Amino acid sequence: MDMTIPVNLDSLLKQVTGFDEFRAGQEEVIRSVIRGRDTIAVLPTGAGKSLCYQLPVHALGGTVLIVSPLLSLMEDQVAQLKMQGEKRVAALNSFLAPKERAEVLANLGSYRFLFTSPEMLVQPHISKRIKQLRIAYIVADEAHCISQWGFDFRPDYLRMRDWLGNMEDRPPVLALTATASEKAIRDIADYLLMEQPELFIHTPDRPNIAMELIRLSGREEKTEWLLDHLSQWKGPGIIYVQSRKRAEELAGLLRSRQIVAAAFHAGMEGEDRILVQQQFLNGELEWICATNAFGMGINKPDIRWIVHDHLPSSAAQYIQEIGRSGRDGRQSLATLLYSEGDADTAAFIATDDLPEPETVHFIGKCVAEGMDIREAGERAGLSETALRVVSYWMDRLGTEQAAIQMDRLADTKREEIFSMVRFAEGAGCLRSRALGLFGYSPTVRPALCCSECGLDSSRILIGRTAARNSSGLLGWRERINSLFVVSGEE
DNA sequence: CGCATGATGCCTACGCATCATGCGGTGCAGTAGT
Repeated sequence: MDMTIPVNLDSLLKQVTGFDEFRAGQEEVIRSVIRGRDTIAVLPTGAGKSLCYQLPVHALGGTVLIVSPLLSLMEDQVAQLKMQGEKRVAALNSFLAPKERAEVLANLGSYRFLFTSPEMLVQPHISKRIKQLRIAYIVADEAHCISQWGFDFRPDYLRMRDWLGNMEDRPPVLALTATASEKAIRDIADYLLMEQPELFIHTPDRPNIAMELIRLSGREEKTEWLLDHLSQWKGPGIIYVQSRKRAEELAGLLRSRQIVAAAFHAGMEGEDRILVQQQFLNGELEWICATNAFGMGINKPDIRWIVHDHLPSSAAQYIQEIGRSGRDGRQSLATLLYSEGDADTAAFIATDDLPEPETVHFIGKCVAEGMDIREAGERAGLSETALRVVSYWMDRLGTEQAAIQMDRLADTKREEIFSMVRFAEGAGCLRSRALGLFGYSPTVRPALCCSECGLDSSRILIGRTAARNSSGLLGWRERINSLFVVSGEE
């Protein structure tokens, strides 16, 4: 296509996808990318984010490099593109057998879409090969991961900054996410080395999600509340919990009440995770009891209810999780079960794996004496993750500053949790205060707003009795499903 | 840190109090060993 002629996006859209019209928010993002601008697009999941990175390359030529946080997400997107008839697509990651990987590397230049992880990307031998490509633009998919994971969990997200900085002719970068917190936007622009990015940010307000805060005394009362309310009212929904064990416990209790539920957490086998996710998407599973491992890339339009059994570790996390309900625009509910002391557990888990400043000094000393950093990390009793994080900050800032940085990161985490405590313990409209944590205000005041505004959630929820037959028992289909879910086999 | 669970002490049977121990999220990559 001749680049001097303004691109006719409508005909391009028709030609590539067969669609006649863009969905709201897509076209402006696509135009910005084609103009060569660094672009940050905050669009709700389900708004068609993938088209935003898929279309411009057809006008520009070359390869799109898509950096994605999860292997499962890459696989999904590769499959989706292939289904659309795109042959020039590949994912470069550890999921590949050595043979397949060699093949992808040998044919790098032939792909129109190349997916990879930040960890793979920054490896020198891979990086060298990728930088030889004619890259039309780089996409950071689920870009809030930079902010959410980069600092203390997956530092290779932050290494992308230097990776981009070392490029001779850096292509434009497109960041896609559904999280609009100021910190996330700032981190994205900073670590993706963006120059005066075009921002397309949609409000995180979701008027069709009513909000509810229930104050309870502790774990036991929460369990009672859940069993009581979930036997009365229907999902489908997600219960977010603090630990893997709690996820299993609640799923078991619900199943014992003939409610079709399953756990989901990172301790499960990959196959089981896929099965549970698939059953939930297919409507064969009413409740998922999950740690924060569940959600990214899940696009189920009819999730009606999100319950938090624990205190989310940040406002961004909370908004993201409740935002998974009601994508179809229909009335949904988000319930936060809060008890005093939740914050202590949350703070412990969030900061537990971060090394103490003294540990950083110890490692610095060992390394200065010629010890291998892995050995030093082991002696200090650090987890692999913690060592990776420390080593990133030591490389970047030196031992002294890295030690200070550990304290700073822990403080940031505690502050984020404390903002959630203020949210849970404060008074006044929940919607206004939740959005306020992001610097937004409600767009409208919905009739069914929140428990502080007099919400009666029984006006939203659908009674379970409707799903029962005349004898008051569950239908045969639900009973059979509940048996299969327990065994986890198909 | 805070909670749940298990072990111990009591003193001779039972159940309660006290103490000790364990446990607690998110994923990539690459390697070892089945």
